[in-house]
Amino acid sequence: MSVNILIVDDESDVREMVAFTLKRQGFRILAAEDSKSALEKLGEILPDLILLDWMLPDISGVDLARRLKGDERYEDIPIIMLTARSEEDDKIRGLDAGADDYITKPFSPRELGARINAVLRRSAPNLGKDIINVNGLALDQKGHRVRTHDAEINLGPTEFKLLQFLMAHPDRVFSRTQLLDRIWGSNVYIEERTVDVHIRRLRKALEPVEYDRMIQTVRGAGYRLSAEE
Amino acid sequence: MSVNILIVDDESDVREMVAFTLKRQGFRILAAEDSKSALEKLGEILPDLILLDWMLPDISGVDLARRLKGDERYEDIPIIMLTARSEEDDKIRGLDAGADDYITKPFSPRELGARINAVLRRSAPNLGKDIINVNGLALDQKGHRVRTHDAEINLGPTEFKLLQFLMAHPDRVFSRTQLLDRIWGSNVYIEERTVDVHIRRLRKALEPVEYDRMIQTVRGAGYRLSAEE
DNA sequence: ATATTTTGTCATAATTCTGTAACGCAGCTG
DNA sequence: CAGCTGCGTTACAGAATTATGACAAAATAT
Repeated sequence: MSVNILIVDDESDVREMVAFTLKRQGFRILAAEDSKSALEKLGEILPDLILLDWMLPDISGVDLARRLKGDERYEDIPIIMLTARSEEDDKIRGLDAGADDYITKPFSPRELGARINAVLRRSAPNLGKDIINVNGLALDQKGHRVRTHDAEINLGPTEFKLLQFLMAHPDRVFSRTQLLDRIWGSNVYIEERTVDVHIRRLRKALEPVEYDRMIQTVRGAGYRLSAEE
Repeated sequence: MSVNILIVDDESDVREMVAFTLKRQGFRILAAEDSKSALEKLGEILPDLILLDWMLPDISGVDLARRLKGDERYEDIPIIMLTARSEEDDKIRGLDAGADDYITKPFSPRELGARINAVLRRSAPNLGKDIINVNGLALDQKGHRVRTHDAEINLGPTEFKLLQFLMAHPDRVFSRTQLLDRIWGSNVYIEERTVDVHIRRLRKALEPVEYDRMIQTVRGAGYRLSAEE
């Protein structure tokens, strides 16, 4: 599965360098030059991770981070702060604002890649696995199969992709828009409520084995697959 | 029966040594001296495994690995990295890039063989065997015969290769494109729907012995041979 | 050279899947 | 409690995808 990363930095040099480096490592890159356009981008596409410059022309990176972490729709997206200075104090404030990690400029491509992978491993532990297992429900990505220990579950293409996505990111809430972007594709125009219907179909398929309770509705925010009961 | 291995290394000594060793162990060897020619080779033939040197003159082995693992066409080919140093850090980066295993130079022929077999066992458990047996259906790769315990099944050449491939990779879904690439050859232009027809012919041939149910359709994804019922 | 198989494509039938709309209930707000 | 918004459900017709049988060309065998 391709990993989307949003880089927010006002210096185009930095943006380009990072984009070049990360593209070569197989990531898909989105870029924004300030907080305002970052928020716009977030409205369209949901990235898997955000690289956020400490200093930005409009809203500071720290404030943006705090704001994102306070928004139910974005709170689960990991953030790595980019900072020019390496003061202890900054680090603390950054992590305080909700950043998951931080890295001081200048940094090497290798270090950046390593940090990103480390953070991703924490936030989407199932992304690369062949078989995702959440609480007894096993999804075989290569075999395109879903089963519990004693029953096989039949899903249509969309329901499979939906469950696959949710299981790859357990315990995270996704809005209908985000699900449409990530599962249907970003340039498709489809009614938001259609997601409800597919959620319904997925739940129905999981009902016989009582796993439908894992698919939870978060009113006003979207849906989530819960790892525990 | 014959397992193809691609060795990518810029030192001809290493290439020759590895080729010699592995040929004697019954593998068929392809060689490339840099990433560019490796990609060219991959355009012609899809090997069953790739041995990749860490350091290459053009694109580094790590980057090539990442690139291959990001390409749907090659992502399933297991990669073993060859590295001169044995630093822990390298190992991590290698596995991070998608390598399935790694081995440090210099290595013994025996160790190389063992690693290759271990990796192949995971990705294609039946590949090397003379007779593949899945759930009572036996396919003799050398004798080009297929039989159940009490009946022999007659297949045309294409159906045989199709069944052979599917039985070598049980419980995995393959898209029509993948099947065309790996059974018909990489640079043949054939209608995708043609695969359906051959699947149909294969099923028909397996019907009398009730083994047609093993060949399953996965809507929107491709076909799969299921090991269990 | 002739008979027999095998192959790739089509056209058509048979299935399965999808996105919407519509209706009703649940939860929150004031 | 009334009103509003969000969500769950169902039904359905149109789309997509797959199954199947027929056929002519190509390849093999006799």
